[in-house]
Amino acid sequence: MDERPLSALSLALLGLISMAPQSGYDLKKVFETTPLGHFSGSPGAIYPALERLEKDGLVAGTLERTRTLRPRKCYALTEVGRARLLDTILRPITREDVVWCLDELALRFSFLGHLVPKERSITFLQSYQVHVEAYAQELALQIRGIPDTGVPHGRLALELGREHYLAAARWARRARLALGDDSEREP
Amino acid sequence: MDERPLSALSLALLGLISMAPQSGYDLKKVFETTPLGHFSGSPGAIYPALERLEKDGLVAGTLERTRTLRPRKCYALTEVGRARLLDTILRPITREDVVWCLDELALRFSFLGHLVPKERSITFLQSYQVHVEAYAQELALQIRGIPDTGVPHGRLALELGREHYLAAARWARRARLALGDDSEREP
DNA sequence: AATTTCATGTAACCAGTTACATGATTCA
DNA sequence: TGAATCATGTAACTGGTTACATGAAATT
Repeated sequence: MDERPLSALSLALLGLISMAPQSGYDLKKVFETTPLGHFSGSPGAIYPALERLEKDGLVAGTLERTRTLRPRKCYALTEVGRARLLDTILRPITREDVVWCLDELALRFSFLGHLVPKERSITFLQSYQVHVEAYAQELALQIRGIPDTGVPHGRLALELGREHYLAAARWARRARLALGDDSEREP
Repeated sequence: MDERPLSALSLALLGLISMAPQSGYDLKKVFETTPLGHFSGSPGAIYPALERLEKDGLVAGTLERTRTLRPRKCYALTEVGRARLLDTILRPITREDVVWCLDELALRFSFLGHLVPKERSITFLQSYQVHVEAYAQELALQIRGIPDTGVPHGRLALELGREHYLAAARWARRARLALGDDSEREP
């Protein structure tokens, strides 16, 4: 019902659940042992987030081991949840995504694989590459505009940002090839 | 008095004020027009943050244009503030910094220039490079450990992360050279 | 005269954080 | 027997978010 946007953590939870139904504890372990933990995995974040997802109908929890004191609650994706997940992941990439939530784009990509056919992943990467290159260009202009005082640190920091985006663009090209994209190898 | 750690926003504010005393509005404009805005700059964040900094004695605000309805409050760094800023920026780089707050490290670097002599910036970059390379190596091991299912997206996402850190390492080497570091050009 | 800019802030909200609590089960 | 692990959660707090409000001064 509620159309509040998914936080990065909620998106990660939803994506993981879409791969296999699991409990909060299972999810917590994933966050603790993989770089997905970048989107944080304290119990005080995960359990409330799961409750929100359930309240919004994106996820359905079924109790196992009832009648014990510590039953396990296994969450599975609902149809609404799957639709919402796809919608969030496949939503057109914007400049804002690239500037503010680059890592969320990586998160979105990593769940694409088992949700949509390969061609769709490739178009995602194409769009990703275009936007990332465009922003690198923006940064290049900003860098050029900095006057040359004796202290280069500010400019250097900006250059680090630019390198970051350039690396992302190179990665996107390679990832496209890895997925079998054979359109124009030298764009 | 209070030794709560500085948030990224507070650090950015403190750093900017260390470059020149300025008002909340001035600071807001900087966030709006430069990539520093990455650390967010809504008035609802800046003004309370400035109040906290003042309450903690890191910054001192002096009212200008009193007797008008909208006086301007110009913040300057105190001695305590300068000490705290240096302490925060020069604190040894840890693996946690690299994993969780890589962009804060860039922020710290960008303020180094006008606070410490060049040699200190170079040792900062050396440490940065070492830690960043180490984590890239960690990621490489994780990547190697992923079994080859038919869906390469997860592995590719990890590789993006690794590329990110490798780019940071390359940048650090170049930045060192730009600052005149002539120790071992091929580490 | 109307709009933009200067300049500061508040209020309601939200999603995180740390730290703690509970207690069964499995393993050394 | 004692420790680690399974498994779920709560409570107090924090630092952000958006959106709104105010009103003078400068610009068009």
